Amino acid sequence: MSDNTLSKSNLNPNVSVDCVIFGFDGEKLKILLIDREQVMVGDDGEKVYALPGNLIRNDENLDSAAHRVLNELTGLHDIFLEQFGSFGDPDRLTKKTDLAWLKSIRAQPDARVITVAYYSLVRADQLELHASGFAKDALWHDIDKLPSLGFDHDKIIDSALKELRFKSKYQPLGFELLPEKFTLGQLQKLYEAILNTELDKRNFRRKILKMSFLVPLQEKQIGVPHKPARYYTFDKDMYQNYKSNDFYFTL
Amino acid sequence: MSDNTLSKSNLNPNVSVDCVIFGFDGEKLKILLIDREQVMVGDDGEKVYALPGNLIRNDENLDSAAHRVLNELTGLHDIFLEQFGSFGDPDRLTKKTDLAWLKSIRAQPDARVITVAYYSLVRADQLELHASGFAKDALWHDIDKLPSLGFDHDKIIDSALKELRFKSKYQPLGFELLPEKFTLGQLQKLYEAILNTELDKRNFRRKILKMSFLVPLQEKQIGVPHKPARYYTFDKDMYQNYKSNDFYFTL
DNA sequence: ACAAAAGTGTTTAATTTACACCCATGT
DNA sequence: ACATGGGTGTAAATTAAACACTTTTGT
Repeated sequence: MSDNTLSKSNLNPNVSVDCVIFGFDGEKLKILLIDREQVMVGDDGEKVYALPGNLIRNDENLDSAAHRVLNELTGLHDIFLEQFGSFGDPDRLTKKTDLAWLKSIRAQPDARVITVAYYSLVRADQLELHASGFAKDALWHDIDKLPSLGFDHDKIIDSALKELRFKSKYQPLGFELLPEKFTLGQLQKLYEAILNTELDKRNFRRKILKMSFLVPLQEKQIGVPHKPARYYTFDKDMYQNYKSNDFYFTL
Repeated sequence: MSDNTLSKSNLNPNVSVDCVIFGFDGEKLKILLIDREQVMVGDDGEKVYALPGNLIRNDENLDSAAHRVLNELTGLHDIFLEQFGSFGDPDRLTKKTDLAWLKSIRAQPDARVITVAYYSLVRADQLELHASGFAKDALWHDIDKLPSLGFDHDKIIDSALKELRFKSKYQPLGFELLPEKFTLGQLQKLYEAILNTELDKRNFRRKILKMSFLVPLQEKQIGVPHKPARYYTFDKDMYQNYKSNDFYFTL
């Protein structure tokens, strides 16, 4: 904060991070995109959005850079971020509109930049977003109707989605990412949104509850116009244990 | 080749690639390491090895860089390489012996370098190695008795090994990587070496043969002092098909 | 009373596991 | 003849899949 101007010179011109933040609102899977400072309009006149991302600093590691950049652009903090790939085609920053924008914000707008990509999954409806930096706005977009995207961000999102689907089938993903307490119905909806399929309620419950890190709470939903569901939470220690062992599961 | 001197100036000072080449000799899992030009000796007097890796060029993408660098240092070519992670701690190049070595080969030895890591799995006993560039030698090392390593290469190898084990359980990995024809016994030994376990022969065969991309050849082993095994090959098209569908398998 | 999601078991099919002997070849 | 790894089947246990009704609450 205090060395904000100083830090500018400390940016590495060749390495950036980009964050694919998946959001779940209880129903659908979304992605967090930023709207950049100047009006970015593509060849076809459409607005062009981007993933939150920026150059790394020379004195921070990649994970820290991802957290910092995400926070600077969207206000999100303290979320789980996982690196899933790096993208470095020499021409990934060469779209006309992207170049024009880079000229307005970067010391070396023509530099070759490779980007290290991270993803996360959060509650889209419970986190406050505060766009700042060069982000004019930070908004959730439906995953099945994404707008035009700058750079190679469509490719990065494709890749993140593949990773999310793959991991969610073979690891109990989505637990670092859930609110502290949740119902099994919410959990099932989450998996259905990720995998884009419907799951059998009874089979889902049986399988998911076999994982010993899911612990039932006494607390139940209140004020819902149907039988109130029990809340669950998950035991981080048990979960770590589970993760370190080999296992897979099928939903 | 012809623009070798010219290309030097074209190197990006901040981004490198490193290759973790797993080798299988029919028995054990190995890793390919290079021995660098000057004698590299750690604090304890031990020789210090490194993964084949170097800076990328500004005009090539990351995959090409990995193939090029691997070829320049070890002579390997036309192998399957998969990106599995990027490593970028600010202090990853700050060991004394590493710094000394970097000063002898790099224009900007103190530059922050993040590295994009790739892995592969090849036949350790059938490929010719030709060390060149700053590699004095390129040698296979047993995976369970690795020597001292420069930089953060021990961390990179750990990570690669985890990835290899994970992927090999959930995807039919190790097929791009095998010789054109192989016996099921060899395939089983490969999986046993990767997973570091013993597998039941009959169960292994049943499961692996259910994968339609494994095709039996008429050809059999000759000159072996036991019943000659049938050779198999794998159908790349079927395999792609298989990979694009969701699936997992347990050995 | 009704709408809406929670919660709960059983049967059948498919998959996984454990396990032992004969075969073809070179020496 | 013997040593070596190749090749094969089956029974029992486990896991996955399909499927429908009762419960609790708010309106």
